[in-house]
Amino acid sequence: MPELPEVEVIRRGLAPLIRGKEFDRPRIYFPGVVRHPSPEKLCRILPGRRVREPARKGKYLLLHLDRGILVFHLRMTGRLVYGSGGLPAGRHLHVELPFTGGSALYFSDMRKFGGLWLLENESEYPLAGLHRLGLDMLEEAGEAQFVSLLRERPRSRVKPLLLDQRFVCGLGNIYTDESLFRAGIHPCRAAGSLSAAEAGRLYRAIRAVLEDGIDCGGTTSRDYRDARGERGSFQDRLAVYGRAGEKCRCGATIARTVVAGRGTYLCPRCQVRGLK
DNA sequence: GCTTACCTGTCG
DNA sequence: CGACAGGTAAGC
Repeated sequence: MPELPEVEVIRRGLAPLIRGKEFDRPRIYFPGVVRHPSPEKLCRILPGRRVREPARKGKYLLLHLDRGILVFHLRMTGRLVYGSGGLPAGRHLHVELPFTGGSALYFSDMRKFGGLWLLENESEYPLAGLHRLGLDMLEEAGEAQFVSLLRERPRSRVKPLLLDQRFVCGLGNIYTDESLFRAGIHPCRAAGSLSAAEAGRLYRAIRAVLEDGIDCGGTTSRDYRDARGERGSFQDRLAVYGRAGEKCRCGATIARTVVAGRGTYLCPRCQVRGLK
């Protein structure tokens, strides 16, 4: 999906477009993506509520309303696009959330993995799985905190750990591989085997990669679009992800393996597997 | 840990 | 046709 940078770009793009706007009655074309409350109840209780401010935690987008929180998760192929000139063409439009005045938010998702929730307050976070999230890698996790979290999971391999949203949140497959490459760390290293210097380097690499991703408007490998339907450009800056067979800067050939059940790209020379 | 499942599409 | 795709939950 959209990982942290893509969701953040959507959040930033959406904020000036929808702040203060009042929802009208939703139109639901595929009820399965409305996770809570029931689609019927959502249609009944959303109208009249106003957007206060869009926020983000990990890969979740949270629209804080004057009453309640409208939460989105885009998973792999979800899109959340704002439109004011009628319906943007697309075969996989599942929910249309009109504002009074004619503009609307359009939620579409080819693979139907994504979803949305209307929560009345933070006590309902568990309904959306929001209670399980670890510290957000951009907003919450500091370097010392991150390093000490790694120390609590010495036996875990570092890539699966970074992908675990309960450990820290926001990283997905692309930005994890890019971060590990920048830090020069093999994805299968045990967290406990990282030196203090390596752990600090990893933290700073993650932050830098996420910020670069945001600055580029996110990564559009295929489906991702921002709040206005535009593509990102970080795909042009990826050092290893999706580049198996190409040359690394060091001259070695970028490899693809499988770690944690995910396609994993790395430079076998820059990212040496640690002993043990 | 791993595999499978969810769903639709693209690529070789 | 099979392999794979930005994510995650569930079941060994």
